[in-house]
Amino acid sequence: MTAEPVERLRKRDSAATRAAILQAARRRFASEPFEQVGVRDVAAEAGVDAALIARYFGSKEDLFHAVVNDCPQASEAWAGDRATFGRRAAEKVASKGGPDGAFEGIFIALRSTASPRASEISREAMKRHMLEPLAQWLGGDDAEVRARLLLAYFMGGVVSRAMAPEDNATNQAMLDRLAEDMQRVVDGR
Amino acid sequence: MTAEPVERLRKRDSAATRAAILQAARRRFASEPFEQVGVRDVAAEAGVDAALIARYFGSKEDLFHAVVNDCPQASEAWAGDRATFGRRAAEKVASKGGPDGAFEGIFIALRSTASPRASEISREAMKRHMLEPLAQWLGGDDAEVRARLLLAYFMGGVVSRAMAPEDNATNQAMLDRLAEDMQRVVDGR
DNA sequence: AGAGTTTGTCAACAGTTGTTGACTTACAAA
DNA sequence: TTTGTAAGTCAACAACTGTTGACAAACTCT
Repeated sequence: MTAEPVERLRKRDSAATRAAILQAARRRFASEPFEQVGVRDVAAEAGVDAALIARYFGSKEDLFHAVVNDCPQASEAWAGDRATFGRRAAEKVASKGGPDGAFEGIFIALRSTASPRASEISREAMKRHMLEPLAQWLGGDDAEVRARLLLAYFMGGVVSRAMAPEDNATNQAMLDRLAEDMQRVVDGR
Repeated sequence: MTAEPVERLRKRDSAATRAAILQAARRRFASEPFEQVGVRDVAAEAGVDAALIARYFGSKEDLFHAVVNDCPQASEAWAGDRATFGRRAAEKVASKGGPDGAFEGIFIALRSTASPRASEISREAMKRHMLEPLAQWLGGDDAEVRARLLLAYFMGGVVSRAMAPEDNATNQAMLDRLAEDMQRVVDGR
């Protein structure tokens, strides 16, 4: 058998490759800690050579920076009816934050807390793209405090979910109370 | 200078070295994800050769198992006045869970969520040594749900703290509300 | 068509990882 | 003192990490 030349999935397109890397990296960083994500894994998931990551983004740290600062519609995560925010957020927790993007930044921030370098980067992005818009959406005097609290409860729910993955009545009951408490924070009660 | 034979800190004492390894590993696993903790780091912190870890505990995974299942007084963490539980827990969150041991298990569970192998191990230990005793301490019908919720809020607070390490008024206000909500869960309101 | 630039490929680097096995030292029983 | 075993040391292993630079292929302009 002669070595047939590999037919490329994507035609030569730097923008598309860059985007593919970015998307794959986003998924990886959302499900594993920063240091645990290998550039080869990201490259494989993007269908791309590992060296291209260095070419397009510089270092792995720079890639992480690009990922957390590329959130097209992060502020749309909590958009919608104020009265149903608690329930909607709890459902996001229940679904373990599927592939739909806006809440993905929260998972990335959650995973990167252990790494000094990554948490420094994601902290600022989190502040700019999540906390501040959320606080503005909430409104009121202690909006900043309530935004922090909402995120804390959300992340706590996510971690608790990850630690008890079964779908039983206890889990559902906890999510209901979580929704209730988050709604109270939104309402400013 | 002649190479003076290294004078050992500890006399030959397998029990003591085992304990030293266990303690060092506990600290490491509480501050870094499972895969990120190196056996050489643990050994260095314990003042011990890395090969001894393999000898005494088998694999790194076995060491982790030994760590999370060796919690002498885990259930004393929430012992004390029921009426002040919320405030005491919030103070633990504020102090970023210092070296005092009982809450350390929570940090370990928090860090290990990303690793499939480690989270499986810590999940069961968490259940046996934290959730169930806490639920029993709480009492009442939905004790299990409230225990899960308390742990979720606690961990959420810890993560939120890690993401905004400054000690400012916003932080304190958030911890106050956290204490308030946790106390409500304890009181069963 | 030819030159020049962009895009992708490949192999190698130095460093780290968990784990193993052979080795020397220290201690206790005889 | 000799002997047997427990405790500790050391070097090496294969596999993996992020990053680099040389190279080949494909596209764009003249």
